[in-house]
Amino acid sequence: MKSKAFNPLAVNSKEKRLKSVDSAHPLSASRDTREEILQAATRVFAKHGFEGATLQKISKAAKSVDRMIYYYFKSKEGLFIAVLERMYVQMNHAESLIELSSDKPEQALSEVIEFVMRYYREHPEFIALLNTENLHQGRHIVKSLHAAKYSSPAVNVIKSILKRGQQMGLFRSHVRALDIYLLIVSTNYFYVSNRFTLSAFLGRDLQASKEVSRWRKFVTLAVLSSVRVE
Amino acid sequence: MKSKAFNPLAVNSKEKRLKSVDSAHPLSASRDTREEILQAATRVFAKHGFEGATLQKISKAAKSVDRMIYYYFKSKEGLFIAVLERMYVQMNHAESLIELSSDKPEQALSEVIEFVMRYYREHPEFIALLNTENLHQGRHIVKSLHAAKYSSPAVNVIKSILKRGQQMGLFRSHVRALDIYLLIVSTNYFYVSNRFTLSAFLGRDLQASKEVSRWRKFVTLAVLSSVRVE
Amino acid sequence: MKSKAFNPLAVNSKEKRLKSVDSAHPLSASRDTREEILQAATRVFAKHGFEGATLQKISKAAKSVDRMIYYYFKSKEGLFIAVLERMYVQMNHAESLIELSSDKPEQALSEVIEFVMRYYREHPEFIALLNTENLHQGRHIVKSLHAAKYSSPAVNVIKSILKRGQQMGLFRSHVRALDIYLLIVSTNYFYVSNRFTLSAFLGRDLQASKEVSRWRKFVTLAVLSSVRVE
Amino acid sequence: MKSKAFNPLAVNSKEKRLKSVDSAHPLSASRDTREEILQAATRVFAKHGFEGATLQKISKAAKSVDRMIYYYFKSKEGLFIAVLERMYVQMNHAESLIELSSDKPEQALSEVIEFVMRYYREHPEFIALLNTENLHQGRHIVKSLHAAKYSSPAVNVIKSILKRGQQMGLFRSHVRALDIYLLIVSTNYFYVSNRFTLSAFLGRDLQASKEVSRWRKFVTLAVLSSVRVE
DNA sequence: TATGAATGAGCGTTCATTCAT
DNA sequence: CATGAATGAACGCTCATTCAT
Repeated sequence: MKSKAFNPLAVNSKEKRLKSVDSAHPLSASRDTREEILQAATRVFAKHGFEGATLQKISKAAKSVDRMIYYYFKSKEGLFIAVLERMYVQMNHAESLIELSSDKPEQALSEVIEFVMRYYREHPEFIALLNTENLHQGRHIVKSLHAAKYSSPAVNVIKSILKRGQQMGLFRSHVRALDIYLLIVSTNYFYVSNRFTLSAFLGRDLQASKEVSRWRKFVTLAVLSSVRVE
Repeated sequence: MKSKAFNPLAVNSKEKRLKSVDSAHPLSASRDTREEILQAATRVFAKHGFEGATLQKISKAAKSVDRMIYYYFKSKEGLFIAVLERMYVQMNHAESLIELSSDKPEQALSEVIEFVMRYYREHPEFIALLNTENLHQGRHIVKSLHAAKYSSPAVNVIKSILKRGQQMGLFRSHVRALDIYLLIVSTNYFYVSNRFTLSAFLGRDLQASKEVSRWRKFVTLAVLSSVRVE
Repeated sequence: MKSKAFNPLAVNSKEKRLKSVDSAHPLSASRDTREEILQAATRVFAKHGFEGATLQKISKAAKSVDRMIYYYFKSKEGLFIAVLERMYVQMNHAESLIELSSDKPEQALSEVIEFVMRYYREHPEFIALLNTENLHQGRHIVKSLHAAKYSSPAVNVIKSILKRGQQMGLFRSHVRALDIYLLIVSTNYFYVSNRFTLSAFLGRDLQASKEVSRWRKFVTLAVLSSVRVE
Repeated sequence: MKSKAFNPLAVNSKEKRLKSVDSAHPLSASRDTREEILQAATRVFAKHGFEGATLQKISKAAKSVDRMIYYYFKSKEGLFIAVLERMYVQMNHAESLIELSSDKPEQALSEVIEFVMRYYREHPEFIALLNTENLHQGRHIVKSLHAAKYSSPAVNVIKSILKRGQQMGLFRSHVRALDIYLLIVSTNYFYVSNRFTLSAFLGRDLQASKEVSRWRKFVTLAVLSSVRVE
């Protein structure tokens, strides 16, 4: 896996001045406003949920005004859908950049786990938005015309790792890539998503790097135990 | 493991017990009103989140009026905290009722897994409320005076299972009960919590009993693989 | 007909101070606010139509705030319906006070005509509100629970006049009271309702008392011609 | 009475005629756009009144965009004025086409009545627009540069009928054509304008052809009674 | 000529909350 | 103990209109 500093959300801060150069180009002014609203909305929806986020907070964070949101996104819901779409695109893009130690299946799985955990920890807004969408029973994403595109590349990555491991006699046959994917995702997602209530009840800070590292190792153990030949 | 005298609602103080005497009487509306508000609020907060839930919706669902919420719970936040407390009490109560095949550690673990999955599936509002609380960074539950009480009984259940398994030479030493607990919880929590988006992207209904059963078996495999001696 | 200074709308100006005496009585404070909103709404809806009237204009005119309208009337439409109902009640009340020269049918008809014209001229808001309601295809008044009560007393007044005139051999038989009522109403309603466009196109001020008097005489002629035996 | 060269749309200026040449050409969109906006606006203003009509509704109905309205009519008010002008032009044009049984004054009057009722019933938007304009106290039409042109041809038609009737000894002298015109117009206008509230309160459908026919006959009776020598 | 972008002001409505009795 | 009345602030959204090219 190559870290190659991919951070799909680290777009919003310093490039502003560069953008104003771009905005001499036709369409750029509008695109800038649109993109800035989208980024602000991502943050605000992630922080406050759909109903807790107000158009005022978003437009203020985007240094724009409420009405521009309607101009570009028709409604609050339209904006939220656009945010979700953008979020998936970025997630999939990130997944597509995973580079693996191709000849060592166990290490490759470990790298996938590390990628997932790192991505969730670096993009807690991804988690928050997904939770919000599930609170709403997934009713927004089904309105997206592009939902079909969002099938995770990671599942295929895992599938090929498993195949290689099986060829090498390391992994059991009859292990479904989807199960392994869900195992990796659920353990890491939950760890980030529920960090506040978990920390409160367990009385320890699960976000401390030591704890994170422990959890990653345990998840790696669990995953590898699940795939290894007995 | 068995139920001791348990009243999931006798949380707040001593006047409560007096009230519960009254509430046997058909005309004792006050206690009933409070409880009905609490139940309605659980449903509404779970369905709409904290900001999406309105006092109007809640009081209507409770067949009461907004003003009564203030009478019993001081504020919307006070009500939400009471809902959270009640939710934890009920969850812990349920965990305390787990009955295990005490002499077969592997089967016991499997029963814990089954209990957790069943509980989450039967109480999706538990999941929704926890997600809402995490969205708010756990800021409500820390205001609860009773949070300390909520350490999960299940961790101890698992601890004793592991100990027994180690004594029997079935399980590895150096396995932490908390890790196993989190593994069980995260896999099942995620499966229920993200059921809408998962179903949308995977293109299949993960709530179909066949799929649920598959996932339970896989989780059992993963858990047991993680604890077994190699 | 007795003029006896009946003016159902002349309620709002000077009695205010008297009301504040009444408002020591429970319910009065609320009733005052409600009534004042109703009066203000009558004026504003009449002046601007349904959509042209804004809740701000109304609440300001009532020296109250927008939200009180929702407290008492649920919605803008609810307020409009209440205004319509009040308007009909007042109209019917006024009609019920018509006193006629009972033994002179021709004069009685003439008095009805005079009453109608006077009422419309003194209550142009009656006309404006009816026009607004017809613009909306009568969709508000059908929501009124009291619509049935609003059958005009004037039709019965005319019916008895016609009967008397027929008994006296002055009027033709086979004249329907409803037709005469509509003849009287339409001629006077139109004259007031369309006063602005009529005056513009005819190039004369139809509201000048001389013109009004002319029209009343002509209408009287037309009505009497229509009922007299040939 | 017959149609002279008449172009109800050639109202504004001389460029128009040039345009109308263009508009024979299938690609000449501009003229068509203007006309389509005008027709859409007529419908929308008639249905919703001035404030209830929005530029959005109009431009959508005209399959154009808001901006085009400003291009052709400067403002919402400008558009409304244009609609009113067009409406009057069409009404006058229709009146100018009335053909009468010139030698039978009574029948001629009856034909005028029939024309008026038919026109109102076939053009309820004429009524709605006039009511809207009167709600606004005629303030738009006075801004029209062409208002002067709109004196109704029908008055003159009636004037000549009355003269003929008097010559024939059928009609009284001292009957003003304007009064008869207003009698005809008011009775029919009111009948259409207030059809919704009337039907609601009288509990019968005044637009049923039987009821319409009855009213036309009664109006005819009233008009003829008013002009006949005793 | 024609159009995408932008805008200030205001819309009807609802929010959680408190007053006053 | 309970409730009608009231409230300031904000909500998502739409209005007619203008800018800039």
